[in-house]
Amino acid sequence: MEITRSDKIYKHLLEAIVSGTIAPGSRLRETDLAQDLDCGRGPLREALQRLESRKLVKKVPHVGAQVVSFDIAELIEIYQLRESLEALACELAAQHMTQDDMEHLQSLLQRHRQFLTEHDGEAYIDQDADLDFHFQIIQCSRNSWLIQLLCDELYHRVRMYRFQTAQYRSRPSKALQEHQHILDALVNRDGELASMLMKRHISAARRALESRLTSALTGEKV
Amino acid sequence: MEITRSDKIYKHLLEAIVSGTIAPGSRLRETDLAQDLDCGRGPLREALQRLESRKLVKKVPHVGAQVVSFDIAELIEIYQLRESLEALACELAAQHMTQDDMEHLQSLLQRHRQFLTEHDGEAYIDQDADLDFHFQIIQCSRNSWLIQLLCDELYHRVRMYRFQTAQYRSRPSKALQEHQHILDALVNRDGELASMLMKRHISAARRALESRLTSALTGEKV
DNA sequence: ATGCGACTAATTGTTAACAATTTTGACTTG
DNA sequence: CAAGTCAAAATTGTTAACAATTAGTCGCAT
Repeated sequence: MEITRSDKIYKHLLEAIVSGTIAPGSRLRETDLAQDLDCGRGPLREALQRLESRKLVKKVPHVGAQVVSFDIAELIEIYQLRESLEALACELAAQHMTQDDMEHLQSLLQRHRQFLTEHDGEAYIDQDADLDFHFQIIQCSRNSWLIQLLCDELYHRVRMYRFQTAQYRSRPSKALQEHQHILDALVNRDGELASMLMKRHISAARRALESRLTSALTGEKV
Repeated sequence: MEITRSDKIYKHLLEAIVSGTIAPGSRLRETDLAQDLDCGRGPLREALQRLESRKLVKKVPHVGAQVVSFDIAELIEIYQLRESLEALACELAAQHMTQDDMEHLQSLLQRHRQFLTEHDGEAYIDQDADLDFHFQIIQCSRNSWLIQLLCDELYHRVRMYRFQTAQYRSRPSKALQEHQHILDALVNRDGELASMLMKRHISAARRALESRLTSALTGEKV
């Protein structure tokens, strides 16, 4: 249960924006929204400000707020950050991980493996699974700033992109393999290796985005 | 000139908190503060929320807001992030830097060098100089998320720490040397080297903090 | 004396009215 | 007919009153 009205509205709008229920580029008029959500403009403004700090909404003083429109170039910037930060997360996780953490991650991958063999080809769920795995490792870093940054500020933006482009990884089994290798390294407390593998794992996704960007620029059909 | 009242208050409180004019741990009562700053509680609450998102203020629903109190363990977390992120900034800067950027940085270091020979020992200004250098390189990365993260979210927290501990680097000439080496690598567009040097540069500061933390834990006099 | 509970005061959360600013559109003018 | 200007409408920024929640205090029973 949510404590404040502002909190409730924030979560509602967050989901609506990330999932695309509210289209990118939409203008958000305070009066209208407040009526729809059945609240005053005060809590709504606070929610909008929080969304702005997550870069899901852009506000211009005296003009208004609108949902950000999507931009692959910016997503590449985010992936550059993820490369560095999740590599760091791996190094720290290798140091701080408990036995419980390891077992939890192992069973997570086991479930993913099972799902893949049962529903061969259905990649949709796999995207959430992918994020779950990254999420858990980040938690193991025990660095609260790192955790907040990746899981709270960058995360939603990545999810938004996935909803909008419906761009799901072509070969989920490949990703699962890479995840398993990363976890193996972590279990051996080999932070250096885990970090390198994670960097490559994300780097591959980033390069895929970059090729999409250049082919878009040359007008080629994706 | 500021556009909105909320903006003005935010900047005012930001400086007051970072500089220590408002002591760490202080409770921030909305009614009192609003009267002092001659404004209503609405804009004040928006300013407090922005400060909270920068982790300079902690809010608890229905209880209130207070200035964060300082914690070396958390600062070490921030330095871990800086190590990764500023290394990344160097790699990107090596790619995107213009001739103008290089000249600007060279003249910046030239001024620092001159200041050091003229005011041998005065380390105070050098701290700002240090941050200036890092700041400029980050700008050259051309990654807007990276820039905002380092220059807007982490930066103030680092400044706050410096004000509060009055902990200035023992040998500014050493730092200047390291800065020059980083810049040399960047001028040669050797991103790998620049990145490594930057990582070491920050890592040294982080380790100094860590030894301070352990000696504090063992009750040793610093 | 101490622990529990209701009551009061203080403080934050919320709303609705008011002020300031921007945008829109009609009207004028070259 | 196009461009510029001014007024009105729409929208955001701000304030002040009201509601809800929490913290502190006093009294009471054990």
